[in-house]
Amino acid sequence: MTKQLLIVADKLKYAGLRPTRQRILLGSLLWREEDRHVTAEQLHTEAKIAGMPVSMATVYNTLHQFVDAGLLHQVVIGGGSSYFDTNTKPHYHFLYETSGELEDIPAENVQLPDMPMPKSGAIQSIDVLIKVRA
Amino acid sequence: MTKQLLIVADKLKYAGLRPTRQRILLGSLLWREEDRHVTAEQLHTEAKIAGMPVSMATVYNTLHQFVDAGLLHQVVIGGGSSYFDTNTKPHYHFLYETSGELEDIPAENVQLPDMPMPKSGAIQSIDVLIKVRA
DNA sequence: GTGTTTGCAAAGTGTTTGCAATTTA
DNA sequence: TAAATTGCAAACACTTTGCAAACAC
Repeated sequence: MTKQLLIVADKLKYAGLRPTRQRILLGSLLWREEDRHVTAEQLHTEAKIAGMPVSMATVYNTLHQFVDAGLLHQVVIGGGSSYFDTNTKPHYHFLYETSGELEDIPAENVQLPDMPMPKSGAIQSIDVLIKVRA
Repeated sequence: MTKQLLIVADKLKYAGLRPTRQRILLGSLLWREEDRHVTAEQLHTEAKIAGMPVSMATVYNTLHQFVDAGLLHQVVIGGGSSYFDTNTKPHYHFLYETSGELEDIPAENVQLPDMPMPKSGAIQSIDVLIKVRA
C-alpha cells in the first residue's frame, strides 16, 4: 500500500470506520486534491476508471458515512441530487445554473451576524447557496 | 367569483399567466395567509379537500410557473423535495430535521456582508438554510 | 377557431433498501 | 468466527413528460 493510501486508512480508523478496500479507494479519490466537489455518480465513474469498480450502493453508503463522520460536507442542490464537498470548513457556494458547477466562496467573505437561535435544538449546519444564471 | 379570487386572477394576469380555474384555485390556497411553506403534495391535498381536485402534474406545472413569474420562492431541501414559500422577500430558513418543518428567519437577522461576485453571470437567488437537529 | 392548459399514465432521476455472499478484525 | 461491509437488483420518493381532450381568449 502506498503512503497516500496509508494516510487515508489512518484517517478512516481515526474516524471509527474500518479501512476497507472500497473506503480507502473512495477516500483516496476524494482527497487526492483539495476542495473537491463530487457527485456520487462522478465518484463511481472515477473508481471504475481507476480499475477498481465499486457498486453505486457502496458509493452512497460510503459518502454518507464520511458525512456522518465529519470528513465530508453534503451540498443538496436542485433536481434531487447532491454534491459532496471535501472542504468541511465553513464556506459557502455559488451554483452556476447553466453548467451545474459548484464554486467555493472563501469563508472570510461571508458572515452571518446576529444569528438568531432556533426555537429548539442545535444548529447542525449552515448552508449558503447562491444561484447564478449566465 | 368572490373578491378574493378576483384578486388572485388579477395577480396572475399581471404576471402574464392566464387565470385558469386551476391556477386561480392553487393561487388562492397558497396566498390565503402570509408566509406559507407548502409542498406540492400538500397543495394537491388542499385542493382535493376544497372539493376541486387538481392533478399532480398541474400542481407541479403551476408551482414552477409561479416561481418563474416571481410569485413564489422554491426552497430545495434534502430527499429530493422542495418547499414552496409565498414569502418572496429576502429571508432565510431553519429546517428542523426531525419534523421536516421549515421556519422563517426574519431578514433583518441575517446579512451577507462583503458579498463576493460570481466569476460570471448574475445572482439569481440566495438561499440560506440552517439545519437544526433536536 | 387557435393557441394554451389540463390530466392521465408512463417514464425518469437520483437515491435507498433487503439480503446473501464476502471481508475485516 | 463474529460482526461489519459489500454488491446486486428491486424498490423508492419525488418530479417530469407525451399527448389527446378541454379550455381561454
